[in-house]
Amino acid sequence: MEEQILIAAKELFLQNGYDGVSTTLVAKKVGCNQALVHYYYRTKQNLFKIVFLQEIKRVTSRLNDIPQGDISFEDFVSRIIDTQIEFLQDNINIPFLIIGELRNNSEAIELIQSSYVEVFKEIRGKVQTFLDAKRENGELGEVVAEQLFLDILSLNVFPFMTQTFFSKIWGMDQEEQRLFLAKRKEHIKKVIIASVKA
Amino acid sequence: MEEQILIAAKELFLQNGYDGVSTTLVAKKVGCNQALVHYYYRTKQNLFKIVFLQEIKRVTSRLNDIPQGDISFEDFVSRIIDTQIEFLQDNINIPFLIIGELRNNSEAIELIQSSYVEVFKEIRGKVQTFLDAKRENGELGEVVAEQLFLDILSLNVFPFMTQTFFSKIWGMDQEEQRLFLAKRKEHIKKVIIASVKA
DNA sequence: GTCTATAAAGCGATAGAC
DNA sequence: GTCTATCGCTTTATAGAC
Repeated sequence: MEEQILIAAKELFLQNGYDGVSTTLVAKKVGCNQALVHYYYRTKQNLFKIVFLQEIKRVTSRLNDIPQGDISFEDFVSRIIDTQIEFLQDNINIPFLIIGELRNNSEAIELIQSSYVEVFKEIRGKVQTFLDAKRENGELGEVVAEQLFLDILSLNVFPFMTQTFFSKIWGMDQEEQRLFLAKRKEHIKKVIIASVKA
Repeated sequence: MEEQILIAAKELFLQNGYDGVSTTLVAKKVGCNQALVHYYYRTKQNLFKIVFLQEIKRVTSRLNDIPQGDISFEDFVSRIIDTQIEFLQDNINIPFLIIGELRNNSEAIELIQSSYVEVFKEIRGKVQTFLDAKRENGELGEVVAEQLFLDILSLNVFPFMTQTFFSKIWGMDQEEQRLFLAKRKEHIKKVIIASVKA
């Protein structure tokens, strides 16, 4: 039960955000009574916190999957984008969950910071190391790691979050949408690679 | 009063989303009683709908501000980005409002579609016309209007929504953050312009 | 047009039976 | 460990006084 509650809560919070979920709803989804949710997780806030941190962990560990060693910049970028897109396809609701909390839940930011600053520093460090090496042997000019990281993340995440909207607005059917996103992945790689050569 | 209620509601919905605001809270902010909110706007849903559509209108009319005529691609991109960034600086909460509803409020999408499809078609049309002209006189190769539009929007909006987070994670103070965003604007222009030359 | 009062429902959380 | 029952509070919405 304890775990089933967590699973149900995860699904509901991902779909509807903190304010959009009640402990009653969680209980209903599990098929138990509402008191049990509080028995295992004490408060709604606490339950959310657990779900939130677990999801953040999944995100950071994936983001931290930065290729290393002596590969071309093209491969470097390509692999990062592939990894992120694959993750997004399976977890489209995670960005909504995180960004939804970034709006007005400053505690959430503190929470991520206290638990995952090191991972983010590690990520930046890996990117920086790679760029430095490429710069030293003259393959690359000056590239700011943070800007590159944000470019990739923006181009990957934002279109995923808005895909339902734009495909509707632009009148794409399911198949056209699939094709557009497939093309988009290659497009993003092209954009990023071109940007560092300028 | 009628208008004061709308103003308060706007502020609150922008800050906290639909689920995070009660009509009681709106009344409290205005300084009237809760019944008055319902007297003027009948239901919370209806009040939200009005706020939402007004904000969407502001967004679309700004997005539709696409430079036309015989200017360089560099100027074209530069002006669009300047316009969007300026808007974002004054309205950082709007993307949260919209994207928050894209998550699970399919009615919101229908609403935008039914009222603003034409504007979005117009936007795409303007971009397309510009690209076609540039292509005909050989200044530009093949550029897909939707991809370009999404690139610009992604690179502009996503970093704004996550700026609090990343500046905290990367340990930037207020001044460093300001500088980073200023540099970022020029960076985005560079990225977009480089991408079409590749 | 603005108020008080209140209905009906839902919420988070706890106590206590089994 | 799981349940019922219940407290105290908030929510949306309406009725009716002024």
